[in-house]
Amino acid sequence: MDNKAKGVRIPKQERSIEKKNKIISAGYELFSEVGYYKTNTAEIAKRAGVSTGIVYGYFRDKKDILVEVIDIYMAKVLAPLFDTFNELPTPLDFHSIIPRVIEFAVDTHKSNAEIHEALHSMTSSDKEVNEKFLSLEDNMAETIAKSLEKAGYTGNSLPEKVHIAINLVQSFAHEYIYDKHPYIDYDNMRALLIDMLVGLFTK
Amino acid sequence: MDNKAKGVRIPKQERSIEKKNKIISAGYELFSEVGYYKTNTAEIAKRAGVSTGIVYGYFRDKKDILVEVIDIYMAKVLAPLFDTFNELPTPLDFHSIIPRVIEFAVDTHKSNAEIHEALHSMTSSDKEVNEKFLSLEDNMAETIAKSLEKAGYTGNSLPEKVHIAINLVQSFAHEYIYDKHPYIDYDNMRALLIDMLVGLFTK
Amino acid sequence: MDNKAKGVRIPKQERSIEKKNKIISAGYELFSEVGYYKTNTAEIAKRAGVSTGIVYGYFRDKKDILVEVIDIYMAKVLAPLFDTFNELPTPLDFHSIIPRVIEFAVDTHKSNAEIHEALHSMTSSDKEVNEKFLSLEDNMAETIAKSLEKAGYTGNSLPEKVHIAINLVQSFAHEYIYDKHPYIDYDNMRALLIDMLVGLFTK
Amino acid sequence: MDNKAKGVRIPKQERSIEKKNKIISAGYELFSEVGYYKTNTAEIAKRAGVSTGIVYGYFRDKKDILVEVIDIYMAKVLAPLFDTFNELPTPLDFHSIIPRVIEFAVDTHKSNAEIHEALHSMTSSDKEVNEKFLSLEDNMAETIAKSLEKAGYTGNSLPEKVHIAINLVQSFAHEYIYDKHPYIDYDNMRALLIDMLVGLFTK
DNA sequence: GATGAATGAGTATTCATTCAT
DNA sequence: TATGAATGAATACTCATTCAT
Repeated sequence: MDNKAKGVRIPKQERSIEKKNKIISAGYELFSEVGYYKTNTAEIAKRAGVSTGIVYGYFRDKKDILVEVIDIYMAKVLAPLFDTFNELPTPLDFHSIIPRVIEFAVDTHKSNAEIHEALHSMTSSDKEVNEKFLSLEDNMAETIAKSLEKAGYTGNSLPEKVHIAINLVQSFAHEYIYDKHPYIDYDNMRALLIDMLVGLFTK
Repeated sequence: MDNKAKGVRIPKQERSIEKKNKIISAGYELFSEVGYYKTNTAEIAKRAGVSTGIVYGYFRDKKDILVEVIDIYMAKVLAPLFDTFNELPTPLDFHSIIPRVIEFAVDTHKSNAEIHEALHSMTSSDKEVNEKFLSLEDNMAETIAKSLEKAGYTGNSLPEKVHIAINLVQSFAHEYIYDKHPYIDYDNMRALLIDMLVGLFTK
Repeated sequence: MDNKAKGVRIPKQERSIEKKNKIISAGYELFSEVGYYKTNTAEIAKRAGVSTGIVYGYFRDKKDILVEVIDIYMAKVLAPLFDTFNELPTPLDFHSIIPRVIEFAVDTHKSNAEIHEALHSMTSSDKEVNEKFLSLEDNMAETIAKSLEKAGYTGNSLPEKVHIAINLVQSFAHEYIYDKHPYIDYDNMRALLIDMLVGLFTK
Repeated sequence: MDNKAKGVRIPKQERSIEKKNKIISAGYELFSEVGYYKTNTAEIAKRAGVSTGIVYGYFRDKKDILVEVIDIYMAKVLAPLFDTFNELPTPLDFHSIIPRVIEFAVDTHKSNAEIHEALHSMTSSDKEVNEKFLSLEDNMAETIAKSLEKAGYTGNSLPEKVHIAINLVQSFAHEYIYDKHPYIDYDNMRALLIDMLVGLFTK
């Protein structure tokens, strides 16, 4: 956190923290709704109910708001993931775990789809954003791998398997939420998915 | 093609078509390199070797260039896909098909990663772009499904399987190309992937 | 002239040159009237009768306008100086030359006092401006020294004498124009000045 | 002192006076270093070790700080001048006085060049500053003239001579300090200057 | 068709000044 | 008195789009 070095106010009092959070929320909403480039700082300030000037009291620049929005997003995604994987029942029963995880992924995706898309789209044009997303992936993968091990998983190639699983589940959640392919039977697809994942981890 | 209705010239003469293509190419390059929002039309014109004004002779607006760039991109991706799946050897041998397809996907991704990212990132903020990408997916899925059927595939849930397969292969290609997770052994991952896909289609 | 390198339009056509000159004139006037910092680019554009955008077609930034205004100013000051010193009558008669030069300096100062002050005031905060002013001084001193030598002046310490003379004459012109010290008899002051300068060059 | 009328506190207590002086000092330093326009009030407050708000407890506005900085500057310049001219030895010996005065002027300039430039540059854009500078000149001229008279100087045109002398000496000090003209021999220049001034006052 | 000069609305950011505490 | 968070008008600069030639 090198904001200090760049003269950005670090709010100590509650009032200030509240205000900073309002700005982040406003950014969160607007980036979700119309994207980063189509959101302007005046709009953020207005929706946050603050003046344009004070935005620069809390953030170095517009991108700095984005970065903090991503942090919030990451926390929102990771927290329930930690919860879900915190205490896996032993012995590991993938037949019961995997459907639950898929359900969880769909829920998470449902409530974060817009901001996810908006933020993820910055990945290609901004290094810092890209790195944050990478670390999110790493974080998720590591969390999952560790809890599986803790719960007694002994198979090999765990990191690779976890990555594949994450990709599969996320792709499914995405397709499921948007439901854009009328010829797809998503229940059927979910069943196939479960089979594959169970196979991946138990074979 | 509703360009006509909106007063955009439809170039008939070769010289004109050439010029239009130059603009699309310039857009293609620049969108790949720095993204849509950071590319300005003057730059596109300059790189295309035309005047800024004439750009609006061929395109309704900046986004219209993007749309045509996507068309080119889609053609570039679909053409080799058609080739690959055109004449599958019968009887179907997924053990030989799948590795080839993965190789093909990685190659395609390698040469199109940048533009893919740039274009895909527009998906969240633009309806038209989003639809194009959806139709690309549909197109790919349909092509693959049809050739499998033509080659005698009789399993059920084909559309779902194909979608899952596409997602998996693309995710792999993406991770493989960018190689951002040092703890991943990609050869290992590919082996797992092949197993899963073979299982998916033969089980 | 590295404008080219930085993408600033170099107007070739008369219409364009005219427009560029209008912008410079507007800058000249406004800088004279209210100073550089209190002049904004929109005002310059408005007074020049052009759009704000096109200003940046001809100038890299606001300071670039200032630089070109200084060039104009320098030309305005130097041209009549060259005329005055071009063909000094021989033998040198400082008794006739010096009063003429003082008269000339007062006239020049009269028509350029405002812009001179405005530009000179930038000297302390901007390196480029400072250098331009230095080169103006050098240019004036050299011009005068050379014409004196050409006209047969043989005294020593010519550069030093010329510098002293320039300072004295400019100080006088400045005080004379502004006439801020009521207890000063400027005619008397001029007479003293002439004596000193004649003494300086003939003693 | 019309500050009272405009609601600016007149600090009575020592603590307050100290604080006000700190602000002036900070302004002095910053105006010297980067100029008036490039200094912002937050910076002044920070360097003075006070809050931004209290600055407006002691000063009407930013310009008011400038005005008080000028007062300090004037005092700094005038005090040693008074000392120097306070008790001129009689009979007046310009051959000894003038070199001393030049030395004094150079020293003064050396330690005040930056702030002098910064403040003087405001002269053209601000009436109040301009008047302060004028009164400084008047004050200097009057001080010098009076002490010369007190020391028995009986020549005529004293105000004019003093003004010319001040201009000459200041111009020299300035050129000497900045040493920007490589072709100038400043010792030589000083010798010429001394001759001129001795001539001016003794002829 | 083609040029590139011109437009002007739009944007991020700064900063003198105010005000609640 | 004092704080420093808050204000919001002001400003330099950009860029998609238009238009005279």
